[in-house]
Amino acid sequence: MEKKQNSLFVGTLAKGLRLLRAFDESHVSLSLAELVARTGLEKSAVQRLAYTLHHEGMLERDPGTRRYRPSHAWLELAYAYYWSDPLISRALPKLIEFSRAYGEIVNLAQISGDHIIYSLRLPNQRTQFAASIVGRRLPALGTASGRVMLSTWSDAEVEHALETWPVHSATPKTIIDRDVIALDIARARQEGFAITKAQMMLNEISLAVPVISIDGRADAALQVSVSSLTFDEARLKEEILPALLDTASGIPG
Amino acid sequence: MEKKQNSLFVGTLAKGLRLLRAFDESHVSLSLAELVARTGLEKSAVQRLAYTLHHEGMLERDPGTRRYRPSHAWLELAYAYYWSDPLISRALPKLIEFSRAYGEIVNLAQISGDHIIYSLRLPNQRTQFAASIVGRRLPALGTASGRVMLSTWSDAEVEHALETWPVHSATPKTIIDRDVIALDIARARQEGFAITKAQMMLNEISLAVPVISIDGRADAALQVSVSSLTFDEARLKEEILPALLDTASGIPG
DNA sequence: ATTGATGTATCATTATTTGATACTTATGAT
DNA sequence: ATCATAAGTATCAAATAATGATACATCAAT
Repeated sequence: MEKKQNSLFVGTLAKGLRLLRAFDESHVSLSLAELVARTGLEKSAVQRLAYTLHHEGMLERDPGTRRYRPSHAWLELAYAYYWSDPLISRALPKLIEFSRAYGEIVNLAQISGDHIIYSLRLPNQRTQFAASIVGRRLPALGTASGRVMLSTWSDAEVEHALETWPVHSATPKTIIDRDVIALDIARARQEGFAITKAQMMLNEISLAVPVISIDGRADAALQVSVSSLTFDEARLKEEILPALLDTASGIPG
Repeated sequence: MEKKQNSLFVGTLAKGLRLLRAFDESHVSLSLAELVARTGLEKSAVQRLAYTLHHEGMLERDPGTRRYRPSHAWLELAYAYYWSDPLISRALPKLIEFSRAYGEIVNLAQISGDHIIYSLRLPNQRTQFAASIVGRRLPALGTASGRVMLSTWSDAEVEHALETWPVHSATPKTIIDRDVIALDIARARQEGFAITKAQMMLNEISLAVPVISIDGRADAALQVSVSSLTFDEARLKEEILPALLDTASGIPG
């Protein structure tokens, strides 16, 4: 175990958090044994930590199968997050407005290390599940949002990102060539927006514009995703782009 | 400290969770001293636990003010929750459909102990912030959703709830008389829906219908909230109720 | 510049976590 | 049904890792 650190590090707490993090979209419930496997902790430790998390209301437990699941407390934490992030309350009304006017999926994405995370998502009827719920993380370089944000950063930062950030394959068409990504970021810097096609999903076109803060830098972006079956790039630029830029600049700095 | 329990209880982890829970809508960021005050833990303990939570990415920290804030990880947890709760994926498409058809706020509420928690919320333009974001908890007895759910439960359970569950005052008009609540639940049992006025907010009418599972019992409800300035009860029943019942029964059991 | 409050660092003490083991209960194959 | 194996539960001695007191540093306000 990587104990070390200075003496302020409380290993027991860190281990408990690993249990929470063991749950994701493909691990919606976990047995004790599975928790052991996924966390790499001792069986006894998992037993105690899971017991404690359950006792404290952080894990639900099926009495029949004895499997653990996330509890409602996980939503409460999200509630607290929303209040704590000032961008959320500034952006939400604008997103709602946009959503109702254009009927297309709009997201607020924020940079989170080398990933983006969707912190607000307004779906439409055709939206499938994964694109409807917040908290999803994607490699920043693979998304239009990540790229527009980068386009507002310094050359050094962009270079560093291009060299070190992950590029994950999700669809057959995913561009894994970092030179191509570099060009796309450069173009976004010129044009003020970024478009990706079928990067994370087939038949998907995503358009992103930066949410620029007072210092000219963007750590957030607005992204609209449409189906390539109903939209082509030209129509997207013509019909959606101006409104999206407008919405983004309407978010109080 | 309340050590208690058998030897499986890991106090350190429980203490760490108390730091997370210290954040809410009126405590969006906390200093070390405030964390000490809110958790009741020792300064040294808070120092170590906060350090660890920060180190593990569960708390953000402002380098200038040294205050702690919830991190993006809190949204990731919500993402995991959404996948883990089968009701969410079944209900979401129906809610989206309803929202776009009627343009009014729709919520999915679930029972969570003696509170309800909103697990899905589709806002409209006039929605204010608190009503737009998921994870909000309210005393079940004070809400239309809580009451319709109870109306599908056994007499014993309803009685127990009426005796022991909290009734919190939020607006001047809040009904704190448990007998009145009992009558409302009884009527909901007859009619299959519940309506509350200005229970949690002024000028608000809420209509809730149960989401009934195979065994006839509801642990969830759909709730529409409208402004009493634009809707009266009659119009709500006439225009919205049938569609809402339809939507609820359309959620796959 | 002084003061009080907040945050940081250190360390001896021991309470708490640890992890091995044994026991019990489920699961599934024959 | 029966047995075999895995999964979950319970217990406890050992010592690691959390504790909390204290001292130091830094900040904010007057």
